[in-house]
Amino acid sequence: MTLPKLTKLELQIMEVLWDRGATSIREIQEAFPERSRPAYTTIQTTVYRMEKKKVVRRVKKISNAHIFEPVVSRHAAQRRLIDELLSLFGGRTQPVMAHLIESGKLTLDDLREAEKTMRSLQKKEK
Amino acid sequence: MTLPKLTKLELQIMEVLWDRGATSIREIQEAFPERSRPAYTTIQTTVYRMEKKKVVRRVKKISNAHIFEPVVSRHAAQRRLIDELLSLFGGRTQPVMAHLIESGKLTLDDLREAEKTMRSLQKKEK
DNA sequence: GTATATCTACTATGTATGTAGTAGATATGT
DNA sequence: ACATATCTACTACATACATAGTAGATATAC
Repeated sequence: MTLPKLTKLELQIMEVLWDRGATSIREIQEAFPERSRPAYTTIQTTVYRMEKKKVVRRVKKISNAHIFEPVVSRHAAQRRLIDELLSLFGGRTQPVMAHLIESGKLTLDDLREAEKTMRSLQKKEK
Repeated sequence: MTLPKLTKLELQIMEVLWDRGATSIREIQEAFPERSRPAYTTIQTTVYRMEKKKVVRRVKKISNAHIFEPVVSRHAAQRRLIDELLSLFGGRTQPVMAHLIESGKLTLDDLREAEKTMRSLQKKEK
């Protein structure tokens, strides 16, 4: 697989890595809100698994701690999420749009913005 | 939880139930494309688990076979998927839209349609 | 250089899921 | 009624994941 599936926790860890670049386990752990902060070794175990999946890698060592960085870009990972969702909807965007609207999160401005994006993209593709 | 999370296989089973209404295990199983059709007992086990989660229920018995029907609507389940996705994007629709466009699945017509839907919805909400 | 803190590497455990087999109950065909 | 087909209920097992503890290595403070 080009891009292995990422779980919720793995995505949260990736967010920290994407935001800060090369990071230690400790820093990742402390980036979690105190209320819902997993144990140090929980993060450690998960990062190790992500390493095996090749979505992160060790880049160096500072003192006795390994420093990790993302191998997969945020863009690629998000794209994967969207493709996953679309496949659940049979590849049809229409129902997705309908639900987005219904959720109240999608505004008219978002639509205008989307239209603009689409037009500029179409030009490039010519 | 109001609506438990549904896995890929569970969603595929729900699709059959949503399309056909009350259905037997056998019928669900045979609705899967031959190429990727799980064993009868695989479907059975999964439906039993869905029963425990209360997303399906037994409605009657035909001959010696139980007949199941969905408890959760397609609409509610799809809405759940969207909410789940949005939460992964921090509730922001903009990046979702960007990826939809990039995927090439979202057309200008979809956007126009979305706009229309949104307008009629806004009127109703007044 | 010894105590203390931190980190790594490994192990363990519980739950969810996909997978499917088996024994016994139930129906059907003739 | 008897053979055959089908279904149920139960059991089993591997994998993935979230969770975290422990022993021993490595650094830091003084």
